[in-house]
Amino acid sequence: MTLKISRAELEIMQVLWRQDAQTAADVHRAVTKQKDWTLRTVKTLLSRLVEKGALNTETEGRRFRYYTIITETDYKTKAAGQFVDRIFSGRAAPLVAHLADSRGLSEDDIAELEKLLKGLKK
Amino acid sequence: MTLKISRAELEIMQVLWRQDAQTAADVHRAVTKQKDWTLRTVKTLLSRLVEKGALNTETEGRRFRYYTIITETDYKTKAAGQFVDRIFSGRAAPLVAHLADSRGLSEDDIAELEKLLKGLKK
DNA sequence: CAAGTATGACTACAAGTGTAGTTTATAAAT
DNA sequence: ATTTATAAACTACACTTGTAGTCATACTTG
Repeated sequence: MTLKISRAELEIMQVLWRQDAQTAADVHRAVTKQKDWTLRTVKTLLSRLVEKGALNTETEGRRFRYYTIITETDYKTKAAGQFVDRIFSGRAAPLVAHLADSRGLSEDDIAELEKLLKGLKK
Repeated sequence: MTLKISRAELEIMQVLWRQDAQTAADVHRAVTKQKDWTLRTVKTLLSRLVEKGALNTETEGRRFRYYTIITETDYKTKAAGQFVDRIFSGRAAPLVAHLADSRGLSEDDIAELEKLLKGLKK
């Protein structure tokens, strides 16, 4: 089941991962900080995500609250895997090397990566 | 200029990055190792890449040789940047962490990342 | 209660994508 | 020279995506 979430849809998911169980109007309010979408557009995206099985609805009066079905972690893990497979032959290091080269790594990133690597070497 | 290369098109680009200046038939031969596409499909993708400015043609008799315009490095750099921005708020470490968690990192990856980090800390 | 407003359902529509088929011109082969 | 194979050009077509609009209906407020 490779449920594909489009770029626009992902913006919506990110809002709901930050705070689950919002109404369409809530999501719209949150997302307009990033994207200049009408409520209509947001509703369309929400519906598509429900169709795709990424979201669930619960009726509250005559409106919906939207609940995430796929988790952020699951999504990110899958997306990261597919991306490195597609572009970097499944290798993490060249990906990081490109990032480091083109834009550098933050102090935080470096520290975090070091800790991570330390943890991996038994 | 954000020239978007689709998944299918990327397969074609990868063939030409490995070996530039091939004919449509060459590319088809190479790509069928991965994808079960007809020559027609490959030609369509090649034409679209030319339209998009990712490839150039040079006439050789009555056929074309295709040349890459955008380089593999440029493409990968941009793709990596966009991906981490879109999914990981621009941070490399969480991306690597997800990969490490879900599928582990190869010995090579670990070694390479360590070297890379060492190089980054002045 | 009538009028305005907010909601979900349904519809729209162009651009991009995956995956070819058809046509036309030409080179090769008999 | 006529047939045949091949290359590029043009056409096709359903599905996805971005970005809404319209409709029917129920809710709210004067």
